[in-house]
Amino acid sequence: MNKINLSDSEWKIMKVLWAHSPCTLKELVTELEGETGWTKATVFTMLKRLIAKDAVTMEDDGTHHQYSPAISRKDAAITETASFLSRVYDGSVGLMISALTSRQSLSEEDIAELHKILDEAEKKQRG
Amino acid sequence: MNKINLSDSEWKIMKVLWAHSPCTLKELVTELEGETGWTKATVFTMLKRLIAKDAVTMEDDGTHHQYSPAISRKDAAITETASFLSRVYDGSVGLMISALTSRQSLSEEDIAELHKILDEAEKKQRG
DNA sequence: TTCTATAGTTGACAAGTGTAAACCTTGCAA
DNA sequence: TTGCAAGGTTTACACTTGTCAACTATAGAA
Repeated sequence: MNKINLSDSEWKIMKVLWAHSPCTLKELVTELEGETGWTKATVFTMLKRLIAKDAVTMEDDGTHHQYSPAISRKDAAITETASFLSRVYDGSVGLMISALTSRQSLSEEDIAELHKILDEAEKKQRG
Repeated sequence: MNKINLSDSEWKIMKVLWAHSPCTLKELVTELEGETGWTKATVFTMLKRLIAKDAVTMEDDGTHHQYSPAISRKDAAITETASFLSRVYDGSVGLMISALTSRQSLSEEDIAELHKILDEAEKKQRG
């Protein structure tokens, strides 16, 4: 359970990797081109930093290097969520949802979906 | 609707200010001493940066400067929440709650509370 | 009046983040 | 065989964030 912290840009790289890995530098660059416009140098720097953080692994199979995530998206998300909740809402999910609803940031569909998710969770927790 | 971004440490300062303002440098330092151990120089630097971001105002009433928040906690929280959700969960609250429940990060009480909050929101939304 | 404790301020530095120009390699087209 | 395009790497820089030692100003104690 290593608490790896990802920056904004690093999340973008990781998302690509989680969606499709292993991945070469080239593929990463192509994938991110539209959204970010990053050059290969930029992406490469990110990758180096992610490797240094143990968030990504690289295997050198001859000519082309292949990059893969070394942590699961869920783990990363949970870590990030915990730190976000404690920073902004003193750790309370309730406060966060209240803030969202009080700003009408949730549609009726969103609310229905959340109810369902919670019901599922309850069922699982009981059974 | 200015999208002001607060860092981790800046949130700590703002929280004190939101809880009790206006506030002098001295009061801030005293308040934060336990949690952070920051010296007055550190707190002062933060304040300067927060003023530069238009998140805090200072009034110079003679001898002692008084600091007050220039943005509401709710606004700041909403901004932060939006950027967090889009970074980590592609903007979906549902995904976030799913992640939490799938990790048993929510107790039965938490879940009950969330249901209640959502019900309230629905009621209000319907009129 | 002089000195000192207390409040306030400056300047600085190290680490982290975002970004890329320019350099190096090398397989392959000519 | 050679030169180059495509991929890979180095180096570097500017900005943000976290942190403070040390300096200045000042209101009262002596």
